[in-house]
Amino acid sequence: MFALVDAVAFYASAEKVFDPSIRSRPVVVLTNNDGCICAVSPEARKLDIPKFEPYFKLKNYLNQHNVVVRSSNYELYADLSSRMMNTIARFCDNQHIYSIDESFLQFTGFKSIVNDWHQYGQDIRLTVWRETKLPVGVGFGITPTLAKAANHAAKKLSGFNGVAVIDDKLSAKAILQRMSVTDVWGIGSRLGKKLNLMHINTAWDLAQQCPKYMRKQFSVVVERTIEELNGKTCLAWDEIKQDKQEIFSTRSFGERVTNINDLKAALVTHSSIVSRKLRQQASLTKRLVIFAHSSIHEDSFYKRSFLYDFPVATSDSRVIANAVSEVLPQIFSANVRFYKAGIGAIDLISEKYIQEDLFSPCRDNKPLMTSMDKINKRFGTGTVRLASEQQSNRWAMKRDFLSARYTTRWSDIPIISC
DNA sequence: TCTGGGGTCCTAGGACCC
DNA sequence: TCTGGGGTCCTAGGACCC
Repeated sequence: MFALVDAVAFYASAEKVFDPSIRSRPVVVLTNNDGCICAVSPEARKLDIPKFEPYFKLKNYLNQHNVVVRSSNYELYADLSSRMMNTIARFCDNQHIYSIDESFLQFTGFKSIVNDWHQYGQDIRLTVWRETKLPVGVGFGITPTLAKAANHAAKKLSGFNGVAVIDDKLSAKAILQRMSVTDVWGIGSRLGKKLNLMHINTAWDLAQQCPKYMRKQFSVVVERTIEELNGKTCLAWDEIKQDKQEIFSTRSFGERVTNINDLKAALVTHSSIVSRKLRQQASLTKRLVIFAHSSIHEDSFYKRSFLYDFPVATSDSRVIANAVSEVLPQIFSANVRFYKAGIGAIDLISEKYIQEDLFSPCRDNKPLMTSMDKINKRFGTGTVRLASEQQSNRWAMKRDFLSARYTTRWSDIPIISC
């Protein structure tokens, strides 16, 4: 049995934790640079506020309806997320944190202990609420995709009260028939349109299709989804937990960048983020993509992207930063208002299988990088960093509606007065 | 008279998720 | 005044090789 536990409109709910005055009000949270709306509280959803629309287009509407608007407060969300995940972890010995607000649980050997999954789900919900003041939904299913579907039902369909269970064909049918095909994990709006043309409208319709045929028509992803909806596990646990095949760090700038040093500072910062993520999953990269571009909404769209191959695969921040510096002059162009830049590590291998180069000297930098990671983990990201990552506020993101870092800054700790 | 394979790598773009 | 997120994986199609 699998379970998926995730928060209701996580960012919006996180904003409410330390600000009870907005708990019953509609709240939306914006992406980086206050660009788009990325989280919509249930009260705001009732006002038909769509996700991922540009903020400036809805500004008036939000004002009219007295909606609370917040910038993304990642420091707060990351901390609340780890508290929430710790609480959830007590309910299962096998947890996989899938995203900032979602975790999969796999239950093996629980049958003798848990005889009522509905009750167990309610226990999880109540405990998480009591300890973190975050509302979560819990879906149980015999495959990860069915757990996802149950989770959708728990939160969006009437009559479930936050917990849904799919443990046989009957319960699967009851829920899948009430779900649109695009509510299925892995089926988005584009595929949805094509499927509708084939008269596949509900999740249950999709489950009735021949997996092999659908693979030919669409892709292996659709095939696996159909198998999963029928109770056949394709996304094995170790596959869900699998290492990433590529790792990116990209960001659009708070203000357009026109200076080569600002662009460099940004790209080197991205290289540090990517290197750290590589080390976290014990991977090395053989190849890097480095890119920067102007706004796609501008008439003369400028984009440069370069591949960089390393003779020996690496996860060393300095080696990756050097690659960035080397390519930078080819990417930069005067008179371009850069809007976004980033790097990606592609072609990853495990640290275990490093292939060394016969002709280049091998330096073991691991101890240095390990110490750096440890220091930054203990004293905060950026405590030790590369000199070329100089703090340049010019490209930092815009966050006009930022709430306090209630749990990660001494100065922001909430004060309760009687 | 007319015809013509199979593999690998690269890139851009599509599609999905939150 | 002007404004439009970030991350990952998959696939089609082109270029090239023998």
